[in-house]
Amino acid sequence: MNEPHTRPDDRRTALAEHLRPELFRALCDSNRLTLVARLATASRPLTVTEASTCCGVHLSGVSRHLSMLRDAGVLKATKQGREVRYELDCDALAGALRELADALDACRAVCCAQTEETGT
Amino acid sequence: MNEPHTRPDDRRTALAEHLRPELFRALCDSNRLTLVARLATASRPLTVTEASTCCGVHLSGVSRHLSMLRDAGVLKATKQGREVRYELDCDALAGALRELADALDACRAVCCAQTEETGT
DNA sequence: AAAATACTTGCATAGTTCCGCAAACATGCT
DNA sequence: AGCATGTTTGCGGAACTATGCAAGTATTTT
Repeated sequence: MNEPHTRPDDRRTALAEHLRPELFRALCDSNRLTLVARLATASRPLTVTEASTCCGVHLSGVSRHLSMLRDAGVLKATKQGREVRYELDCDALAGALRELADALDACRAVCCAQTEETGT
Repeated sequence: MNEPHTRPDDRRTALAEHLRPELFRALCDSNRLTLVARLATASRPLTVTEASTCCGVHLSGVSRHLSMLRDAGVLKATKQGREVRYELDCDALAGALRELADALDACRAVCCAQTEETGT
């Protein structure tokens, strides 16, 4: 059931795959979080102009925020004519968060199973 | 089974409680993530000096990084004599991540259940 | 008490981020 | 083609962040 042969370095590498800085970078700004919350509770994809009404930031700034969130995999964008509709990529985001939580728990499980680690 | 009476604003407020900027702020720096990975794979709490060996940052910077992660609820600190031992607060971090994932899914579930939302 | 050890904090600096504005770009309409 | 609409991008400035160094605090050792 457990895998006592994984070394600390291996586990750290496995965890590091889930600790993507650009995901947290995208989510570390409160205006971007407001946009995420807005899109999460919208019943359909929103245009940049629509999304921009939820935070007191100039449209150009909102455009930058949204594309940053898209690049981080948080949002999906679809171009329809001259509009761009953004929606939350719920599977990707919730999935990434759960995978990270699982990876953290897995580290603990292994750490508790084995006795000690020699210093780095 | 479902709760069709929750309004978008309410759901957004509920989600916003889990979208804590300071958590993501703490996790958005790659050196801090390296420290988190190091602590996650350690079999016991590490001192500031021990932790500082995993990233090429001056001890004083590591001290600041660790206390920032502690303030965000990612790490737990215990003072033992003149040493401070930091360990990952796995329950808190993994729990926060899963709660956020659940809150995101809950938004989607409600959004899909009801037909449309009037513009903000 | 003095010295050593572990950590924290003040300060200056270099780099980064966020922002609004204006211009550019892309698409649709007449 | 010309104009309107929606979005993106270049630019400069203000604010913020990470960092190393040096000085400071707290605790243990001698």
